[in-house]
Amino acid sequence: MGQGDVPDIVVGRLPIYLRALKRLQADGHEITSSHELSRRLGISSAQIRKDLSHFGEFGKQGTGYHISALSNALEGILHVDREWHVALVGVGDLGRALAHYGGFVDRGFRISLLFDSDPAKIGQKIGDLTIRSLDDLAQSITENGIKMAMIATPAGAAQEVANHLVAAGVRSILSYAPIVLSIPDEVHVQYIDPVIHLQKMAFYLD
Amino acid sequence: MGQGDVPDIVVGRLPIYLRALKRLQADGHEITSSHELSRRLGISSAQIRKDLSHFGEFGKQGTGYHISALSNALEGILHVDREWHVALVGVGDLGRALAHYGGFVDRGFRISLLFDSDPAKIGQKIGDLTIRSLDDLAQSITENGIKMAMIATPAGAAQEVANHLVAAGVRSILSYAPIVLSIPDEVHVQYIDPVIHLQKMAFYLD
DNA sequence: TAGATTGTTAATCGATTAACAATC
DNA sequence: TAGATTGTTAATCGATTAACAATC
Repeated sequence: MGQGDVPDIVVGRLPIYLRALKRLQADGHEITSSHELSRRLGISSAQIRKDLSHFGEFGKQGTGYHISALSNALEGILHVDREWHVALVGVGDLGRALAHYGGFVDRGFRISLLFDSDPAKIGQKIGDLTIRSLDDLAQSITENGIKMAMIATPAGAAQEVANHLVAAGVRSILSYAPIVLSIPDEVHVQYIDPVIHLQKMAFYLD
Repeated sequence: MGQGDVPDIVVGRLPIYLRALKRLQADGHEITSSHELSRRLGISSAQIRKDLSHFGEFGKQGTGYHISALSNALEGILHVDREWHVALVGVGDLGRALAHYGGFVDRGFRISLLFDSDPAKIGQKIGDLTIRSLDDLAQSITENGIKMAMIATPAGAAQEVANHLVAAGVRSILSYAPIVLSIPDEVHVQYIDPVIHLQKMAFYLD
């Protein structure tokens, strides 16, 4: 039930389960089963049950799972039953798209700080938020107690930005820069690079 | 050396190796080793050697790997020693960012068709490309022999778009919509949903 | 030669699946 | 009750790692 004994790969599937449950709920379902989830997600029902069993017993024999109860439980386990404030560094095309994206808030996250190195952008507003200088990064992040950040800078700037983020107390980084970052072990990093996905699929083509 | 006998998880690491090699090359290196790659990528040297051994022998005992030779070999294995034309469906903020992104071309991909359902957008240009109606999707994709597509539509439209893409002959889809798509087994799908990554990392926070 | 590193084998480790008693 | 589905165990499957002979 703790964190240390749950395999990372299991943790990685929990958000997938949560997303599916939210969707079922939005579609008006109240009850589901490991078999129904299996069909929808392409993950075996045994695996779904085993994954959940790391955290407790959420179902009822013969019936399945009450969607809202399981959904709430997963939100608690994932710590997304609150709102995490997230800093976004790099307000180019991608950063702008992320800043405008409406899909963060109802899933536990809110972008609340924007940074860019371009003097022409500093001071500009996107929605409620003003783009700040990288010089203010450490102070703003510390003051706001921010623990999560997204990097949407060019690859060449990403490592230095990551260093500053970590120094300022950020403990989780989602990076869109196509490089592997050097980061202390206790800081979590995840990467999004669409080309990696395209190249993987190209292997199977032709 | 074929495709059927190589584990999917191994294929998934090849683009990571390729990206690291390109970077080493850009930094002026000519030779590397499984140990150096291991240090940079956080993947064990034994695993790197084992992964590569599925496809041939690329190194030299005592020396390591000639970067450009291994890089070329991986490009061939991944089929990115050519340019894949990719269709992009959904030209909102994210689609626009993808259309402007310069990082596709030198890694084997070119967005060459844009589609959107919004009549106000149809006919607009982004760079060289004109945004087309979804009504033209089947014909354009078939005519251009396009095999890969990216979906950057709202979640509600993604499944129907995917159906049309598959019907038109697309065999690999990279979807940014936060839903699992129902797709025939022979079509490859990959997903990018930043919230999934953030939620996974939130588990370890607090 | 001495040192380094590969490719590969065998051992270990961990994840997935099948099966089923419990029970709603 | 009969049917369905859970949670869990044990078996299977697959991936990672350690170790080393080969050799540059």
